[in-house]
Amino acid sequence: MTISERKLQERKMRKELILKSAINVFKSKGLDGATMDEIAQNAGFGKATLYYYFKSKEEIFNSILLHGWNVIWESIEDDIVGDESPRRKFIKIIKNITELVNNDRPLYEFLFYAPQTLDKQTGTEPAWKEYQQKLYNTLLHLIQTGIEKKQFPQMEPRIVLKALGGVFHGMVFWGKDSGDITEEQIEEMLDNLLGRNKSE
Amino acid sequence: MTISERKLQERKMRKELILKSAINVFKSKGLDGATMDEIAQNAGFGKATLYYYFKSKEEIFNSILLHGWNVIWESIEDDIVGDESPRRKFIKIIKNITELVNNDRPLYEFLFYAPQTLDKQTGTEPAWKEYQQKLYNTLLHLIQTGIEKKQFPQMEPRIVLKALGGVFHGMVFWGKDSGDITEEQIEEMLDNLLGRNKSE
DNA sequence: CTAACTTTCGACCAATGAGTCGAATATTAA
DNA sequence: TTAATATTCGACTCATTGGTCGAAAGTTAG
Repeated sequence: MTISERKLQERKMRKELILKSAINVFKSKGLDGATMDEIAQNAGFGKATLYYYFKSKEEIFNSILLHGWNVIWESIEDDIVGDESPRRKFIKIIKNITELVNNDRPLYEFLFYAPQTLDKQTGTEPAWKEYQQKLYNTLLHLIQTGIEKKQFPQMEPRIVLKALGGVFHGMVFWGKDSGDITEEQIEEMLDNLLGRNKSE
Repeated sequence: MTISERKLQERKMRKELILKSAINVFKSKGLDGATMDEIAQNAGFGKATLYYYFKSKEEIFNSILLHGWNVIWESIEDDIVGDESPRRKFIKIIKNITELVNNDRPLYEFLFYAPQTLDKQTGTEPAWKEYQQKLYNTLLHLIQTGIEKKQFPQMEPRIVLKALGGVFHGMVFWGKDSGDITEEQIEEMLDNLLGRNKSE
């Protein structure tokens, strides 16, 4: 029993190794540009072995994104309930995501960068889009109510989100990788950008 | 003489037709995903004919980007001299670009979207990057001095630019395509987002 | 009308790369 | 030790696609 458990564990680790290698290759070459051979080599396997663990290149790709967005979503979920002000909730969410990102940069750099890269319609929408969309809608809604309460600039919510997205991206990925960003820093950043009409 | 001139004109038009078709295909499929056959078909030619007008797929791609960024750069150049305030200059630039975009949406949607899509290192940097970079640096510098004069939020210039880029993108491409945006609207938008510390 | 030139494209070539297969090699259980 | 099971991969197939070629069709000038 213990044996088969270790086996499972090892198998899982090998899958993760492949995924990790794939992220690197995808990041520099894109979905199309990446070759299974390269991913395999990167992971120290032969190409055929990848197909022992994954059904296709697309499955690898989708696994990565699904996992990433899913983790984010779950770390967020708790923040959106409760009766704090939208602005405060927003800050908590940013904080959470920042922590995640600092925990696995390659993954999230890829994650926040990849969506734009994609367009091929594979008929069925990949599962990860659902999470991505949920996150987007949540943030949008938060900002919307935040705007009503004058806690965000009086503009189209989508535009505010886009702007804040840009700020977030810059902060996290250009930050002096000195580790996590504190809530205070995020608060300060928002104050700077949005004016000092803090949480009510 | 007049004849050969018309010939030239026609040839030019055919090239532009191909370019236009290519934009559409590239936009939905990306550089890798797009096939020469599809571009050709889209333009009403056979694939081989494309090679009569262009040396390679990459040349088509680069032609598009070079032209786009170049046009933007030239429309901008005049705005950056003079002694107006950075904020005012910035507004004029945005205004100019907005007009261009409304004149040829497919091109600029592609243009503002494509850079992220690319990473293959083809050894030599494509010529269009120079213009893109020049534009970026110009805006960055503008914002930098604007920040010093307290006309922009007191943050990392790159981050401010990124945020404003997001706003711009949203405004232009989500705008109720009711045509051009006025300088007043841009001014108002900036006021909203940046606070009412207008041009000095 | 004809010779020169321009434009177009069907058919082809060669490279690439996703995905398969079966045989080999480990590993485990008994 | 051995039979079953899990893992790995070399060698292959096969479809796609960038790019080429040469022949045909269209144009133009004289």
